[in-house]
Amino acid sequence: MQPRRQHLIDTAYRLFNEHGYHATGIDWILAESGVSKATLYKYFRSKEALILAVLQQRHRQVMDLIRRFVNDAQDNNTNPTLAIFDALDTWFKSDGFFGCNFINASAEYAQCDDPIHQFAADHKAAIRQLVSESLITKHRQQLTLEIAILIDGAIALAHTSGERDAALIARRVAARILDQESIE
Amino acid sequence: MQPRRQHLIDTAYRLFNEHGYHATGIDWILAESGVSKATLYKYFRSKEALILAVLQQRHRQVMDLIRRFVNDAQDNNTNPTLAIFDALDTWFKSDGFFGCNFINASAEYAQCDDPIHQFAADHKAAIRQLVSESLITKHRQQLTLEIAILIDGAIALAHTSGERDAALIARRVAARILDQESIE
DNA sequence: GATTAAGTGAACAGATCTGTCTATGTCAAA
DNA sequence: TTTGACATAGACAGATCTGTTCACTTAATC
Repeated sequence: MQPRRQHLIDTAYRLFNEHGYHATGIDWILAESGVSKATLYKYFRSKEALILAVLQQRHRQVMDLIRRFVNDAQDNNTNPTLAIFDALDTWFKSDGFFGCNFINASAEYAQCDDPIHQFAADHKAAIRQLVSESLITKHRQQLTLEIAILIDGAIALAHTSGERDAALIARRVAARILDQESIE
Repeated sequence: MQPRRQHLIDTAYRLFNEHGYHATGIDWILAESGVSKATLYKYFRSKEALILAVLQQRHRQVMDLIRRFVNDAQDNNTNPTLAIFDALDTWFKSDGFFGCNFINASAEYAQCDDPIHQFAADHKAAIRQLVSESLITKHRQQLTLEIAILIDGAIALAHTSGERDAALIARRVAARILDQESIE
């Protein structure tokens, strides 16, 4: 539909991941994508708007991936909450893994009233909502936060220390606390 | 000894936390600290050198804080590994909490060969070493990674979502997995 | 063939960034 | 009082950044 707009988002996504948001200049994105500057500013009001578009696309991708794993687990009568960690495992072992875009964006745009920071916080809340819906137990509120900690911790360990099996390690912990919960 | 050098580090630390590393310009640090530009470049060869000095100071502070809690626990015959989460709790509830400086720095200086990224990775490895030493159980290697996930996850949840009790939530999970381990 | 929409390339403005340098001021010790 | 170390203010260079503008080209459609 808008091949250049999409191409800009994809190129920006890659460069933002590899070099950060501030360090990646507009001219760099243009050179890499082969699109002219006028075209970029036709589709995006500003660099911030481009960043938000990148994060929006990424948000949809992450939500779709997790939802797919959760739904498959529910169909197959396996634990849907643990399936979230299988989704993470798939993500960590894919080529384009550079940590969580939203945590990274929060770091660079640290002011809470910044639209980028706000969007990252909204994304994390949406993830927790998915976690909460996957839980088939009491103490949902408490368990949701515990699972959220395991998710973000696995991402951090995989990213900063290159521990590719971080999702499986976190999954094991999750399995234990879910087990304990169901016994009580 | 070098009050201006220290003042520069403290000012830069605060501004880097509040606005990120790229977004904080040298001139801003100078205006805020009241130090002249020539003095800054006398003590630090470049902005990168200033950033590394800030991270170095922060590394020492974090290590000292955790070590103090671990040692106190060992003296009082309480669990030293769980004491790490008490240290986190103190940190999260202090005024100057803006997430993990090292994770944030890794995000902005994403290239693995970047000295800043390297330093952040070394810091995380040192933390894991502290965790490993605190463990009084078998399966140390496996448990170390699980605890590391809980630590980084708690930091992320506290930072991005403002969940101030994140350390206590993570502590509860840690207590359960340590308990299970000692029973087996 | 003419019209229209979309894209290119390049110059440009204006701001900001890091880092250098000079001229000046201050203060303590010799 | 002189000297020297240390600090400041600020101009400056050179690069880079975002965003605007304009003349030209290409391609598809009527």
